[in-house]
Amino acid sequence: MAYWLFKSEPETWSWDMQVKKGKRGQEWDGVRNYTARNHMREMKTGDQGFFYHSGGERAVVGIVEVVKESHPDSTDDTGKFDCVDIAAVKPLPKPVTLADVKAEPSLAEMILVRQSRLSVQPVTAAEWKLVCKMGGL
DNA sequence: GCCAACGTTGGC
DNA sequence: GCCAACGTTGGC
Repeated sequence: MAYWLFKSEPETWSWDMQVKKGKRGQEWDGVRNYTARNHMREMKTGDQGFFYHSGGERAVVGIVEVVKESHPDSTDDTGKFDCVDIAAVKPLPKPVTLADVKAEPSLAEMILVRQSRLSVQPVTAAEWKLVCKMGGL
């Protein structure tokens, strides 16, 4: 099983909105970046991901799960972009902020830190475990 | 609100 | 196919 990180501006699509979609989930649509798209193409049903709020909040706030593998993005009329469906699993008892991640030396290689603009990114098993622990899971 | 990073577009 | 111009994202 692989781990990922999904980033969103809460004003556009927030964790609360994701939770309201329930177990059937929602298309992670609107991504118009090839690297992010390629990551989504690699995802398998059951893969886990972090849900990160960018903008003012800058924190990992919850855990999501891939419920539908890569398919054409219904909001893209060029046919170039695909997306997966994800569903909220559970919130982090204690959100892990970007500052927390940056303060942790063993998370210095996280793409979140090194390439802040990439909206869909892979997370290593070690990073996953540590961020979960920091978040109170 | 500013600016750096970086991805995309379009002219050549 | 290269590269300059431009637009967008996201941290500060």
